[in-house]
Formats: sequence, C-alpha cells, structure tokens
Amino acid sequence: MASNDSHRKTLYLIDGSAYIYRAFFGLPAMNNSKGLQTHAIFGFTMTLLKIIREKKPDGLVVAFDEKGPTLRHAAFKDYKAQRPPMPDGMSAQIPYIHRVVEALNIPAVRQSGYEADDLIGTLAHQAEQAGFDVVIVTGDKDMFQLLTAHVRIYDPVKDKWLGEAECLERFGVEPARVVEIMGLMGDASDNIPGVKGIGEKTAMKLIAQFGTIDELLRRVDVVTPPRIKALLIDQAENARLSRRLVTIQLDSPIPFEPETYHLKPPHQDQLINLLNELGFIGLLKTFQSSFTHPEKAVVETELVQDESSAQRFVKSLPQGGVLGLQCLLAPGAGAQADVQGFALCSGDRSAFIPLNVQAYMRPIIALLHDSTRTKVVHDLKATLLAFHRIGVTLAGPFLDIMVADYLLNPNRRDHQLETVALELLDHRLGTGKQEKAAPKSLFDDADRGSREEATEAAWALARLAQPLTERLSEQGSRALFNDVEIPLIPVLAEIERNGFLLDVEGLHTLSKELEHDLEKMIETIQGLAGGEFNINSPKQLATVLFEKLGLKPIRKTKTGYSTDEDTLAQLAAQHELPAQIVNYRSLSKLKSTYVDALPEMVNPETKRLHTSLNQTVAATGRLSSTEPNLQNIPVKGEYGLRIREAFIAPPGHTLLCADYSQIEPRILAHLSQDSRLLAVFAKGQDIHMATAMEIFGLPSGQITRDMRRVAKTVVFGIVYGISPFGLASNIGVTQAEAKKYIETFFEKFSAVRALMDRNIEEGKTKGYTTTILGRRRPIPELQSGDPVQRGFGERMAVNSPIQGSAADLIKVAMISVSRLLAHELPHTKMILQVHDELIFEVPEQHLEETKQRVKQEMEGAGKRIGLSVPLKVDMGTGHNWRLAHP
DNA sequence: CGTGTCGCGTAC
DNA sequence: GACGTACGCGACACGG
Repeated sequence: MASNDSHRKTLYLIDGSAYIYRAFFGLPAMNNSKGLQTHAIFGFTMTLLKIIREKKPDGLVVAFDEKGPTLRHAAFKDYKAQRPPMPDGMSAQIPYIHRVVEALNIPAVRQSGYEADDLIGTLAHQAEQAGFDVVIVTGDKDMFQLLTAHVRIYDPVKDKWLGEAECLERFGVEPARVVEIMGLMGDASDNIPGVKGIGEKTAMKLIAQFGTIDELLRRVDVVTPPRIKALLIDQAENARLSRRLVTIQLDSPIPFEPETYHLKPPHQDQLINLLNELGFIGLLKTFQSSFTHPEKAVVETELVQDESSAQRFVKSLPQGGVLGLQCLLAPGAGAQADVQGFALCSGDRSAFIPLNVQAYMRPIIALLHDSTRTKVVHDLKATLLAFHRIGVTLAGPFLDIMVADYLLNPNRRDHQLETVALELLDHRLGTGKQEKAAPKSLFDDADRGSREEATEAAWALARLAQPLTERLSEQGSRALFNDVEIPLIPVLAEIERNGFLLDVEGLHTLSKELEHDLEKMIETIQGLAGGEFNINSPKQLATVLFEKLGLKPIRKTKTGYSTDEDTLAQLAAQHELPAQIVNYRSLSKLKSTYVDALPEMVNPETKRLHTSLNQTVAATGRLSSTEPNLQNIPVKGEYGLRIREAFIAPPGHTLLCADYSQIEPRILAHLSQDSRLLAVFAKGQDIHMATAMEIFGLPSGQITRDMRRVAKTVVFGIVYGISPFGLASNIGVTQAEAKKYIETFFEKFSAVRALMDRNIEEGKTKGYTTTILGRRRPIPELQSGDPVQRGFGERMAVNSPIQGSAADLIKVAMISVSRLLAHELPHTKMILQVHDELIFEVPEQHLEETKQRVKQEMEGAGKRIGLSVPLKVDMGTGHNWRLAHP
C-alpha cells in the first residue's frame, strides 16, 4: 500500500504547523492539572502516533514554521496580514509539541524566513531525487503543486490519498500548474489577493486554456468574456505577485539527511516525564506497558491429532476469558467453501484443528459450547455459516472484530483483520507468506492461506478483544454492540441461509419478451438517429444527440455531455429520439440487471437466491445487500412489477411483507420533539396531508394530490439535508418556490430546524453525529475549508442521525422478531430486510397469527429504543412479492 | 484478457 | 456543483 515500487523506501513529511492549527481549532478544549491547555498537543500527538502505527513509514520528518517574517512578507507586506494573532492558548502549546517530537526521537526541521510548506517542498524534492517515495501528510490544498509520480499527499482526517490523478481531477491541470490557478483565484485565508472577481472555476478554465498566468496575460486580448479580460488587465500585477506567493520553495537552505530519517525508539524517560506533565494518562500507560512487556507474536502451537491431544490442549487453557477462533476455508467456492479446519488461541496456548477426522472433536466442541468463554472471531456471520455447514453450532458470548471495528470506524470500508491488528496491536499479520495479492478478507475467494496464518489470526483475535471492547466502551457503543449488532449476526446468517425462492421460468419468459421489445426499439431509435450506434454508450449517444442531431446540451459531466433521464426529458421537447432512449434504457436496465442476472445466481441445490447482508458497509448503520442486491429490486412500472412477481413463496406458504410506515418522518419527530409533528403521529394522521396543509395553509378539503406530492418531497428533502436547488429539480418548480416551501416548512415545524442546526453544530464540535442508540458517524468534511465539502458534511450531519436511528430500530426489531419466530412460530422464516421492511415466508395455516405477532413485535421495537412516537407497521401478503408488497 | 473508473439507474 | 445511503450494469481506458 505504501508504495507500488517495492524497492523505494517511503518517507513521510508531516506539516506540523498545519496540524497544530487543525487540532487547536478542531478539538474541544482540554487542560492538564496545571491549567495548561493541551488539546492541540494531544491532537497533534495522536495524529503523529496514528501515522506511525498505521502507515509504518520507513522515514519520518516533521516540519514547523519558524516565528518571524518570511520571504513572502518581504515580497508582499500584507501577506497573512488579516490573520488574527495566534491565541495565547495555542502559542503556549507549541513548545510542548516540539518536545513531544523530540521525545519520540523524530527529526524536526524549521528555518527562519521559511514556512513549513517550503521545507516540505524542499525535502520532498530532494528525497524523490534520492529514490524515496514521499508522502506529505497535510490537509492543505496548497500542497497539490508538489505532487509527482513519487510524491503523494495523505490526509489523515479524511483518510484519503491524493496523487497527480486527484490533482488533475480537482484542478483540471497537472500539479505544476496548480500555482497558476491559485495565483489567479488568490487565497483569503493567507490574504493573497489573486485577481478579485475570478474564482476557482474561472481560474481553472483560463489555465486549462492558456497554461500559465504569463501566457494568459500575454494573450489577454483574446480572453472572453470582456469582464474577465478587464479584470486581468487591471490586476495583472496582483496575479503575478500571487503566483509567487503561493509557489512553494524547493530550494530552502536546509540540509537533506536521509540517513537520520528512519524511525528510532523513543527516548523513554523523556517521553514518560513529558506525558506525565501533560496529563496524558492513557498514552502514558500504553507506552509504559510497551516499554516493559514487548509481547512476542509467536505462541506455542500444537496440532490436535486425536482425542487425547485435544483433551490435553483444552485442559491446558486458562479458565474462562477469550478464545480467538479462526476458520480455514478451502480455496474457491466463495463463502460456501468447505471448512478445512480452524485455529484456536487463548492466553499463550494455541492449536490448529484439522477437520479430516471426527474422533477428537468432542472436547473441542465442548470448548466451543462453553459459555464462560467469549469467542472472538473476525466476521462472525461467515464463521457461523461455515460451522453450520459442518454441523456445529457455536455458543456465545461472541465478539466480532470486524463489526467492532465498523462501529469504531464506520466510514472505513476496510475492516480486515490485518488492518485492525496493524493499528491496534502494531502487528503485521501474514508476513510469513510469500508474495501474493492481498485477499479482501479471510473468507475471500483468493488463497485463504495456511494453517500457520489461521493460527496467527487466532492469536491476534484473542489479543484484540480487550483494546476493542475498551474503545467501544469509551465511545459509549458497548450496549449497541452487545445488545444489537452481535445478536443481529445469527439473525442475518439465518436470513442468508433461508434464501428467497425465485420463479426462474417466469423470468425466462420475461427475458424473451424484453429481448423482442428491445430489438424493435433499437430499430426505431437507429432510424430516428439516421445510423447505427451503441445506445448503451452515453458517449456515443451524446455524439448522436448533440453533434449529429444538433440538440442543445443541458448539462455536462466530468467526461462529456450528460444524457441522464432528467436531461433526456428536457430534450424531448426538441426531438422524438430522447423519449425513445428513456424507454429503451429502462427496459435494458431491467433486463441486464435483474431479469437475466438473477436466475444466474440461484443456488442449484436450494433453488433459491441467497443474498449477503453486509453489516459493515453503510456508514449510517444500515445493512447492504450484495450478490445479488435484493434491496433494489424494482417496485414501479409494468416490468418492474413483473420482476417482483418472480419472487415467490413455495407451495403451502405465503409471503408476508411488514413495512414500517413513514419511518423517517417519525424518527424526525422523535429527534426534534416538534410538537406539531408529534401531534400528527399521535393522532394517527396522514403526515404528508398534514404537512401539505401547513405548507399551503389550506384545509384538508382543498389539498390536491399534487400538493400532497410536493409536501411528501419536501419532507424527503428535509431528511436528506435539503437545498432549494435539489428540491426544485425534484418537484419541477423554480428554486425560489422551492425555497419558499422549505421556509414555510421550517416556520411551521420550527423544532425541526433547531434539530438540524443542532446536528450540524454537534457534528462540528464533537466531530461525529450520533443515533438514538449511540451509533457514531464521524464527519470530517465539517472541518473542511472547502465550502462544497462542508456542505456535504452538513447534509450528512442532518441525514445520518435519522437514517442511522431508523437502522437501529429495524435491527432491534429483527432480533425480537427472530426470537419470536424461534420460540413460537418455528415454521415461519425471515427471508429479507429492505431498510424499513421485513419479508417472511409463512406456512399458510399460520398466516393470521404470524401477521398479528410480527406486527406487535415490530411496533413494540419503538418503545424498546425509547421512541416518543407511535409506530405503524403495514402488512401485505401474497404468493409473490408483488402481491405481498403493502 | 483482467482491472478500475464513469455514467447511469434501481431501491429505501 | 447542486438532496442522504447503498449495489451493479455496460462502456471504456489502461496495462498486461
């Protein structure tokens, strides 16, 4: 990951000064016992340690600004002149930050007259020449100009890597030309003037066209529009000056000493004294124990061969505590692969149990059933399914490392054991194995590794239990983890095993029909277009529409003219073709994505579709569904409904769909405690009718279907973090009208606005949002200097608590319903969850009882998570999903 | 030939 | 650019 080019060593250059600012303003204040503010020191130190722990750089240097004027002040007296002086609370922390770096034995550079940027630029340049891969750790876009094939940027707050490609994407030019763009646009935070009146978009366009500011000014005569031309002529000197100011120096007079940059052990006494003085007790403990007990990764492993060795191993284990457990699956066959064996680890004892003989299994099975031992696994759902295939039922308590890491870092997509072990144990798993592509998980189809690797994984699992549970407790997610996420896992495993019966015949017939329709449509379309082309290619379609037929483009995408449905609808006024394309597209989409794809995925043994319900993907806490995705099966249109008809119940059974009615507005009412909204639900009124009455100020008798539809869209918009633009394009009114609707909504439901403000504010100060059950989602975008990014952050801060709380609710409901089914309705199977909806396969004779009990259980879940609005569950039944959908 | 990215469209 | 969360299709570009 650190480098594509394994012979190049990786040097990390950290922009120390930028992080002092970021930590000071980004974190809540914190003081030590002597009253010294310490949050900037703490934030900086944590960032630094995190980089070392996670990235394992070969070399590391921290660059700081030096006090006093710089060369830029000499060139432009007002440089950074508008900046308020550094607050005392921050300047007092700076010497300590220098001491932290020194105690950690990390080289630091500073140079009077130069800024940290220049030192980093200089070192990056020299290090690249000397054969290093360089990573600049910063959140500052000014550094884009330094990117090359071997110089990248890492932003630890967003966990993003940036290279030349991202620069091209962000600025539309290669890194060397970024200074030209920044020179034109200026930088308010550094008081760099730029050309007033020219913003980022215009600057990008001009530089893409002219290449440099000098060239642009030389040929200023041909610049259009005249307004821009006048600005350029008027402020030519400012442009040239600004370009100089934003250019990072690559020739600062500092020595390049690569031999001193490698990571060295910290100065123990110095570091311990300093952490004590600062009052960083957690860090202090961590370092003290690592100094005194450097734990070895290798523990004694035995191979269990027979019943007596199995017994000997089990007896030798410590009492109770945690038991690391890692399955070893046979290569191939996806998640359905054979179990070859499994590794166990507890304390300093570990064993590998091959699965080719049964005789010795008894003591091992007893161990797996021992409820005094917490079974620690990575991906419990896959583990349960694997053991189920060999006829073994594991007994809890369970701890799933993958799910724990997801609750701690929901924005990450990678919760591999390797990643978690590296971060929390500082241990690289699988270093013994030879060169090969990294598998995505230990259940990945690729090489699943060896017994040794499984054993090492079990070792890591046993050791990860404590740090992960501690972290979960610290962030207040222990209950969510123990009482919701973990109990949900066996439920998900069972849903997956149950599967959904599919009418393959029916889809085959539908496919033939669609094939026929599509062929005819291709003829019509190509006739209208006057030639053959690939209708599925947006690029070829754009050529036909906008060049051949000369229609007027509506919008552009990154790579060309947009041809999406919205655009085509607008183009329909000019030509007959676009409407035909829309038709063709919808049919073609349904055929390729569903009608043809789904039958391919039916398991030949069970004749069913077994989706994967992923618990660690969606950052809000929702589940996601893959292979196939059964959460986006069409529900609209003639053919969409025909597809739903192919999802069926077996003979003697009926499908039951139980759907939370208007779950998101209900959650909104609870979170905001808005009295009007609460009243609507308390009285069991129609929410969209009620909002329509408020928005339009009319009695119910005068509300048209269209008004209700508008009101419904407004509520959706509110939940998603609305903008007048988005709402306008959705309901087809002007932005001004959309704005009016939003305003009126907020006037009538004023506590909702207060909730949104509060969510954003909390997201900013704490760095994350929370749901009803304390699920967190960090939103680093809220700290961004980029208003577009911040806007994103604000919408996430509005939406995540609502979407996430709805996810909390249905998860709780799934657990209760699953218990209900197990105890009282053993022949009813839960077969799918679609965010606010549960689907069951019910024996016909039990249908009435099941409906009633499931409804009661699902509606009761609101009370259990403390909702202050009543819940309503709609139910539908039928022999296929179309009929059953409420 | 596979892999990654993009535009687009389906769901809630 | 422009309303949240997902997954997956076909086209296309790229690098073997």
